[in-house]
Amino acid sequence: MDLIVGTALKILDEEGAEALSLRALAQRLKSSTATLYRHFTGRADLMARVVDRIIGEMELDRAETATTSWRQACRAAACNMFEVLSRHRNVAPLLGDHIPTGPNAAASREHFLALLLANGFPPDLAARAYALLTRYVLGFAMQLRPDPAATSREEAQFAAAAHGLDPARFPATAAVADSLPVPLEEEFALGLDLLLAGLAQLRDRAPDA
Amino acid sequence: MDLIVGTALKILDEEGAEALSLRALAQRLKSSTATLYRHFTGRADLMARVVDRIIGEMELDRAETATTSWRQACRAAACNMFEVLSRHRNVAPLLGDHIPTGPNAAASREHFLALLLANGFPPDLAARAYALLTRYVLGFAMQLRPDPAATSREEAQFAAAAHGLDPARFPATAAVADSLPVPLEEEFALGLDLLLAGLAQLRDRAPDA
DNA sequence: ACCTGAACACCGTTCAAGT
DNA sequence: ACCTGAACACCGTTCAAGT
Repeated sequence: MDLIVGTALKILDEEGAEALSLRALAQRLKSSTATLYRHFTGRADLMARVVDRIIGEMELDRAETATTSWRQACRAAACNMFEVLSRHRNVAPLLGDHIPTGPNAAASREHFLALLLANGFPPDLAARAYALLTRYVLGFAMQLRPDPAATSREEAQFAAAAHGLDPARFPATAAVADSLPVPLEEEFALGLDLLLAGLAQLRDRAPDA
Repeated sequence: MDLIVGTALKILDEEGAEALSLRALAQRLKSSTATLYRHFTGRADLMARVVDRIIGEMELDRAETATTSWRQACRAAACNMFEVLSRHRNVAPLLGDHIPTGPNAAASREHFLALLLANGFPPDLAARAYALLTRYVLGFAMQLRPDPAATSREEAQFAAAAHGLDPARFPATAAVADSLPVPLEEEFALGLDLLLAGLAQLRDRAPDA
């Protein structure tokens, strides 16, 4: 039932990953845990459906795909993936549990691969570029902390600790303390641009055209 | 106690993340759960110490650091990080829970930053390069499945599913089905090389020298 | 002073019993 | 046929009671 998946996602977003127990879910639905098992084989099955639901939130058909370069389209798609995962940061870690196999995952993959193939990537390089970019996005998204407020607090603590280090024992860290810690969202964009530039060169060197 | 952390790591490696309960740990140590709380404030504290333990396994002082280019040294360091996390793949996800603050984490960071600073990276770019590379490695390592055997099975199923897709509905996926799924370990190396090439260019364009 | 059995408030999952 | 309370075998954490 879509209502169950939606309610599970709401609990995940509003109260965090540890708040989503089958008991809490049943309670919100005014049902019982045993009844939930009539719709899903177990917790893992439910989680896989939540994952496909948020993959469905990713926008594939931005106008840019047709009107801009493949690089800008890839960049936009990757950033959009990252944004959706940021909105559901408690769900992102679940993406790593299994290769997504739901209908939305299949549609997303098809769209991305079609974009690459239409822009001169040979099949093998298209598959590798797709895998690299999606794994890059997911890897960064998984490192987003659940709670933005707690993140700021931890970053502030870390920055203070970096400045308080003994410069004799940690000269290099002390020298760059003003730049630590580097915000994850910024870093994501930098690495993405470097990867896209590298993939562009690989494509230009490839046999096809 | 180091013995407790070592035993926890052994359970993690041998039996998986879900097998590590404080009860199981106490049993292996022939103690009780309540006694464990005399050494750690709680589960989170224990996990943070396990994390710093495996950071300590990473080799920082390979001979290459002195004799080869910074790019090869960075590449070796990143690959070594990835290898250590692969050996302890049930621990890798824990690295994302908090910014590592243990002594081994501090030593590793210092070493990496010193390498970059010694090779002409301005402080701000050194911090960003360090953050990017460590996040890249951890992001990929977090996507390693716990059980290699289960991974192979899932990959085989996925490959079969990709070949069985309707080519009319999924033409692009069908066209690259022979190349799916791309092994994560291979993909890691490709992306790493692209990032290092990009960072080299950024450094050469930077004001310092 | 140090340790621990037992309790507390949870979990995912199952099933006999009710409607 | 469909649903569910209650049970089962677990968790992390705490604390009174023992040595």
